[in-house]
Amino acid sequence: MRRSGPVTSYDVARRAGVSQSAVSRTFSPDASVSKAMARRVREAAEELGYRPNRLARAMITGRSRIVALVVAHFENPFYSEAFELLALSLQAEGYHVLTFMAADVAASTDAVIAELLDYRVEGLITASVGLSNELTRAISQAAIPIVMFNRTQDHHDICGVSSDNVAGGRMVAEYLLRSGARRIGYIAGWEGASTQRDREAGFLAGLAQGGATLFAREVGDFHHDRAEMAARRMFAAAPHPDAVFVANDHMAFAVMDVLRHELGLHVPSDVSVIGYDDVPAAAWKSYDLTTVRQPVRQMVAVTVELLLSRIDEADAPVQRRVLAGAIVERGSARRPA
Amino acid sequence: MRRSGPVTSYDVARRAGVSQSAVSRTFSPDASVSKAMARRVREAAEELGYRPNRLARAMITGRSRIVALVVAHFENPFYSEAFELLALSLQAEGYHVLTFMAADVAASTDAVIAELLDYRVEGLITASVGLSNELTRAISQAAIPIVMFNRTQDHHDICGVSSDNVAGGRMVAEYLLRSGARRIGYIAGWEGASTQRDREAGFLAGLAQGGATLFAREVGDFHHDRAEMAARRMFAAAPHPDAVFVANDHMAFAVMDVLRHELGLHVPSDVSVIGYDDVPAAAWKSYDLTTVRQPVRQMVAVTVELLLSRIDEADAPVQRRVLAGAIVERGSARRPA
DNA sequence: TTGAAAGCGCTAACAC
DNA sequence: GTGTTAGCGCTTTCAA
Repeated sequence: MRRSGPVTSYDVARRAGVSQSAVSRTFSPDASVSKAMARRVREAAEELGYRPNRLARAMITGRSRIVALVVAHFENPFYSEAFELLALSLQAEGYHVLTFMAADVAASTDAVIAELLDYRVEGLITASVGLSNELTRAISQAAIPIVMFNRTQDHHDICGVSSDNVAGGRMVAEYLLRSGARRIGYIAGWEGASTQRDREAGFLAGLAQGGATLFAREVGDFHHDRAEMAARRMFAAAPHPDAVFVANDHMAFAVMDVLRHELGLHVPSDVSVIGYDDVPAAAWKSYDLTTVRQPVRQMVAVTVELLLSRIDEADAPVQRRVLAGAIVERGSARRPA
Repeated sequence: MRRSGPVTSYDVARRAGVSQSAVSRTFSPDASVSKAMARRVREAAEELGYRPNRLARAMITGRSRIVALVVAHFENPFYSEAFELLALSLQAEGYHVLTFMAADVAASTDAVIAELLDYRVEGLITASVGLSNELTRAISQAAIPIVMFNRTQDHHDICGVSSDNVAGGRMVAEYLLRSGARRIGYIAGWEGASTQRDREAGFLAGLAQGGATLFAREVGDFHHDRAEMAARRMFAAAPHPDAVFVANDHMAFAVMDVLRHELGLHVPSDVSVIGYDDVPAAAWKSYDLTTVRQPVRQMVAVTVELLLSRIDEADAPVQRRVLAGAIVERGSARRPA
């Protein structure tokens, strides 16, 4: 029905009997065209089914309206929710998300970032992955705005948004102590992650401050199956812990299942369990998990705000924003008197 | 440390003392350059930190190496897993995924698709959204390859990949009947979805074939909270169903929680529950959900295969591939003798 | 306000 | 095998 090949601004121009630049102006947000001209052009465009080519536009303006998102995986629903929210807000601002999956290892992240620069993305968000130092340099040299979501890095020239994991860990320690826990265990996430380190550091500090020490520790790598194994190891010997802080909700579910369904223990009467994130499933009655809420929506909003401000003006200040979290009391942990 | 602005092939050419086209050839997979030339160019490129601009390349070749993915949301982990797998396999093939979030309503999908065409994506995958007829036309007119993931459409000129939802529904009916269920309920998903319609159709056919009829039906819209409400309504009056087929796992969890924790019923002794999808959480001991497995990995593989084949040759056949699912027997439903 | 002309960074003929 | 040239579809001076 239509000649083959995409419709160009020239086709529209010819049909409308105007110059090609008139067409361009009509579709450029802030260019001046008379009302009459705009109408003629839009009509012709409509008839031909014309839409401006964003790639061509990007070549001129240097603005691709593409933001890259590097993420390791969606096993943890905290990240799939964040992703959805991120994509949605960016879309509302006229950007779109180009996704790059990276394994946990820094090497693969490096390769992925190199690729992503080829697309001339305007900004970069990383979630659940760390950046090598080399990469950090490469990126800041490429002068592409970047913000790390839910991670922090020693490099102070990179924006980051997270919740206060140290404070969160400390709150859990205090909560557990006040509830009368005596033998307290910790199931760690992947030790390369700043979230893991911060949560543990805060937790240990909180215990110390309360005059307590850690009774047991295992590593679950933020992974369901490994968390199960960690729980089995931790509860193999008697006496077992009477409370466990698990570095995120996703692992906490695995731990609870082991305690209840393999070991026949009761939560929270035998063992208190506290998680981190407050993913939707934490509120489900089967788990009813006491946890530390990360303010995802806020974190996403700040991430987008930071990224866009740095895209708009290259010398916008590098910020690391740390938002407050809070304990959500539910039924998986004994409550303080 | 470097002059501002991105490094172009001209910069590399100048530094290497060769022509710009030599640079282009060096970075084009199947172009002929002497070994010596390639080395010189690569060295210069390395020193300058040059990488070819994919946008510029796309303008010439018409190949952006971008595939658009339209998705409504990730509430259901089946989709976040599929997304991850899709992004991963596409990435392995040299493509990347540009994400477009669409609400369930067709109108918003339409707007989103218009936008996505502007990026000159090479292909389009839709997941968990339906397409209006207008849109379907617009897309096939734009001649952009599209495949619908986990959805089917009446239009026979669009590729689709799904599992056999009709057969799946039928299997559940037979399973329940053989297990001795007498009062069988169904909690439906969003009624605009082909998955919902097919599962229900198969289920009803299976019941009919076994000489049974539906005892109760409610709608949960594939949504956690609405599934809870559906379950409450369904079990408000006595006698209540002794078995429920829930249109997907995500809702089945909500239903089980209501049955056990609000109504004090036992699963499966009081009520058998069967879901659909076999998401990872279905295997968790708290739910231990009997369900119909959708072969996600296979579905993804076929989706990518279909899409790429249509990208490579415009007249590759339009296919609708329906993969087999299978019941995964776990503990949430009474087992047939 | 409008049109003509010059590129954005690259690939793809085309000569050499 | 290598360099030269002409665009890809658009935005953006620059004149008119």
